[in-house]
Amino acid sequence: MVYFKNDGVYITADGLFSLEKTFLCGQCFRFEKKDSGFSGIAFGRQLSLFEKDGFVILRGVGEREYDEIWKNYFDLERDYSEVNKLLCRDKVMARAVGSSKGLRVLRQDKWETLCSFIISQNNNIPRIKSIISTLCRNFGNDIGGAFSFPDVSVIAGVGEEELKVIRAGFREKYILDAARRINSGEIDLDAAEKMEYPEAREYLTRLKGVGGKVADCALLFGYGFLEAFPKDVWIKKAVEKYYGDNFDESIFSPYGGIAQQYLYYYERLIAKNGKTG
DNA sequence: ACTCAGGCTACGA
DNA sequence: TCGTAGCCTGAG
Repeated sequence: MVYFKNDGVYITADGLFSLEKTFLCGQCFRFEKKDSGFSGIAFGRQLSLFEKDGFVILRGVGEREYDEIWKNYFDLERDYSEVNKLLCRDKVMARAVGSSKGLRVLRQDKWETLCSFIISQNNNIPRIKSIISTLCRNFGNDIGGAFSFPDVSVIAGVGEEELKVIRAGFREKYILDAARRINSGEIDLDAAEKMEYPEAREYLTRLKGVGGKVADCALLFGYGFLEAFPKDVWIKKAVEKYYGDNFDESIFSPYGGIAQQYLYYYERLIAKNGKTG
């Protein structure tokens, strides 16, 4: 349930909305943990949120902003208890769900997601965050103490030398190529939304620096294609470990992408805590 | 100094 | 078509 109060939006979590799990599973790069919760920027807005008494509270957010942005961003109309029920039919996944329950796959801005995951290739999370932060500071709009993610049209107009300030190395030419071709209309990010998943994947990989993995991340975290199953090194190792060589993610259909996130979060947790699977 | 990090392109066989 | 070197950079 959702309640609109003077000081913000109150969402009943029911164990199916954890800020920690949602923001720290590698799907987004612009939210930071604060003393009381999390704070970050999406769709040109700053958001502070925290958990209290079984609610997730979006501080200072009104009904209109919730409906226009955050409801969709957190995919709050999706019933995760149904998703989890289906995924738990698989024994390995049942364990992963046990650790990852409350993680929600976000629906972020398409361009921001694509650009962020171009930056992510052969890179680690702290550095990805640092590059994106510099990108926003230099080319985004000042929205009152914070910076929005720069618009495609802005990046399309940036020169190669000028972009070096973000220190993304060989990825910079990919970013520029993508921005220019998207800005010109040659590649239409919104059009991909109406395609079937395999077609959309092929479409995005026409961009330089966008292979299957980056396309899957963009489609999962920016489009809501929940069948996209990005295979990074962690997932490859985990899949090998639990399922062996002949794994087919279609066993999780139509929620392969959510399963991927659960598995990823679960493996990282094990790595952090030094437990064995 | 050297490896590694949540891939991709370009090139060779 | 398949395999892999090289790529920018910064942290450990």
